Order: sequence, then C-alpha cells, then structure tokens
Amino acid sequence: MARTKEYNRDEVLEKAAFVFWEKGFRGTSMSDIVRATGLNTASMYKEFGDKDRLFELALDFYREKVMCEAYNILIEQPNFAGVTTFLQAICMGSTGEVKLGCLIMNHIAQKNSISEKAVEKINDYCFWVEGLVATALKNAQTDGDFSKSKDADKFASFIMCSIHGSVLYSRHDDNDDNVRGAYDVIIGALSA
Amino acid sequence: MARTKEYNRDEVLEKAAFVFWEKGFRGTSMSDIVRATGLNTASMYKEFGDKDRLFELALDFYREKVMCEAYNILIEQPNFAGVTTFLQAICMGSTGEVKLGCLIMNHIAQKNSISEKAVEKINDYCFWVEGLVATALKNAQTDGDFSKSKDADKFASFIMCSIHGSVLYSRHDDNDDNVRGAYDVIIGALSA
DNA sequence: CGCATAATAAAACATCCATTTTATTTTAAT
DNA sequence: ATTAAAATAAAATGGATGTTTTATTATGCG
Repeated sequence: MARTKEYNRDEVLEKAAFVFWEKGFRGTSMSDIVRATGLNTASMYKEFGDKDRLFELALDFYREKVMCEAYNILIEQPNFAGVTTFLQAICMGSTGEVKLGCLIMNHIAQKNSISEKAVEKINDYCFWVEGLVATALKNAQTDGDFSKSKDADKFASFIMCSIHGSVLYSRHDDNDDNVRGAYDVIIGALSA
Repeated sequence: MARTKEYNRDEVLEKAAFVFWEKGFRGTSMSDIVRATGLNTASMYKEFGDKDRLFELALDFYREKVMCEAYNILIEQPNFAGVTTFLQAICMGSTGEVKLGCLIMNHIAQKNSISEKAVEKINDYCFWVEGLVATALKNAQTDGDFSKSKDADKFASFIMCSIHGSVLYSRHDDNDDNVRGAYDVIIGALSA
C-alpha cells in the first residue's frame, strides 16, 4: 500500500560515490548529487540521512564494489605473485586518461572536512589492506619467493606507502612515465 | 598622506597559509582567515585580491618560507648524503604530534577545488624538486656513492613517489612505526 | 473501489560564504 | 590646521548550501 521507488539504491550510491570521487566531499554539494542521480532531494534525505552519512555509504560502496577488484587479488593469491599483481593494478590503474586517484585516498588529506566515522572507515580500510599485504609477504617467505632475511611487516608498510605515493603522484599532469619509473624501482626493491 | 597599515603582509600570509594547511582550501572560509589573522575583511581583499589569489600566495609563502628548509638540503648538498638527509627530513617530519601533512601535497587530490594557477604551482614545485633529486643522484653516481648501473631518473621518480607516499601515509592515526618501517626500506632500496 | 502509506515534486528555510559597499578613522604632506 | 589618500570597521548583498516542509501523486491491500 505504498508507491514504489523509482530509483535503485545501489545505482544511486554508485553515482554519488563517483561525484564525491571527482569533486571531493567539500567540493560536492547535495544539489550536485541530486543532479547526477536524478533522485529528488526529499528521497535522497529519506534514503540516506544526511550528507555525512551519504558519504560514509559511498565509501562503503567504493570499498566493496570498486576496490574489491584490486584487493581480491591479495585474498585469492596471498603470496608473492599476488602482491606484485596487486601493486601493478594499483600503480598502473592510476595512470592513463582518468586521473581521479582513489575516493578513499583522496580524502586522507581532508580529514578535517569529513565525519569521524568516515575517517575511521579510511583508517580501517588502509590498515586492513596492510594486513593482507603482510600476510601475503609472510606466505611468500615460506614459499621461498621473498627473502626470509627481510622484515615482512616493514615491507608491507613500504608497499602501502608506495601505494599511497603512486596514487597521489600519478595525479600530476604528464606524469605517467615517472609513475612507471617509480613502479619499476618499487618492484626491484621487493625482488632484490 | 595615508593611514599606516596595522598588519604585516608576511605575518598575515603565514597565518593564512596555516589555516589552509589545517583545513584545506574548500574547508577554510574567508571568515576563518579573517579571524585567524585579525585583519579585517576589506583590508584582506584589498591586499590579496580574492580567495583564489590568497591561496596562491599562501602556496608561494609555504614553498619559500616553510619547505625551503627541506629542499635547501638538496641545493646545498646535491649528492647522495643530500638525498638521504632530505628524504629523512620529509619522511620523519611527517611523524609525531602534528599531522597536517604538507600544504602543497594536501591539495594534489583537490585539483577540482582550487584555481588553475594554484594547480600549476603545485605541479611546478613537484617537478622542480624531482629535478633537484635527479641532479643529486647523478652527482652521487660520479662520486661513486650511487651505483652507475641504476637509472637516476627512475630513482628520482621513486623518491618523489616515496615522498608523496610517506606524507600521505603518515596522516593515519598511530602510524609512526609503519612510516619508519617504510622509510627504512626506501633507504635500503637506494643503498642496495 | 477507497484508503493508508510511501514516494516524489516543488518550494521554502535558515545559515553560511565570498565579496562589496558605506561610513569612519588615521596619517602625512601641504 | 587642512586635506587627500589610504586603512579600517561594520553592515549589506547576493548567491549557494544543507536540510525541511508542504502539497501532490502513485501503489497495493482491505
């Protein structure tokens, strides 16, 4: 006994996430999202609460539906090959036409602009990925693909740092060659 | 035949730069800056034009008066020791109490929110530093401190990427140990 | 059918923001 | 001391922003 929704929650979230991705939390207005999604303002607020909450849900969506493609590599291949494939996916994914970086990493330097819960989500995600990398490196040591004389945790930190770096570094114009150069050295540091 | 200014331009710029640093361009309002500087609105606009222009001037100030401490190392010591000291200053400078990152790098992921001129300034600065690093590494090769079999330009890109990375990575809470771990690996990659 | 329920459309609201204007005060050269 | 120029104070302006409200429309169960 009620009118049916004309929108699909996940499609709306996807579009909202994309706007936040492009323009950043503070750079996007609710009107921007209303325009991008076609959804009307009242429905927007009814479905998602407020702007802070919508952003948090967009972060969840992005993590689960966009970044999964990358981190699933680490889950399916928790070994040396997984680490290098993952690294390549991230570093090379940020070169080319579209230079949006990563919704999550774009907001690390904007902690003062987003909700506490959003900050937590960003923190949690990064630490979680670092854990996946550390596990994969330890397995690689068992496999004999990664030197046991190396500190797997330090190298996991190094890889996370490199990911933060290449995602940010790749946002400069005309920088693809440099990103590739950096990537080569990063891979070299793991194999040496 | 005119009233004297009650403010000092450089002090105002320094305070304005700090507010932008803390809160980001879009997160800071002109009122924030008026409050922080004590300067009144009309004088603010008279002296600096508009918000975009003020931000550009804040970037200049930051580059010349804050970051100089780091990049002067590379200018005074364009060699291997200069590179490692510079790297340490940047990586370790971003650990500890204050976690503001770097005014310039904080805005790489916010290109859509700042003026074109500001974007250019950011780009120019990063490429310029990369050039300093490349030069220092090439000198290091001549000195015999950095293997000639290595590609100095690629390593310069790697170092820039690592800087972008550690500045961003260090902004997570409770992450100092990880930043240090990453730093150790970065230095290792140069010395290997 | 008709009514309750929920979705939508459209307008309204209050606040904030960047910027400008108006009015007042200070200064230094005449 | 007078005056013109510039600095400041304070208020005003116009538009955007996040959010809410009011009115209207569609839907499915009784």
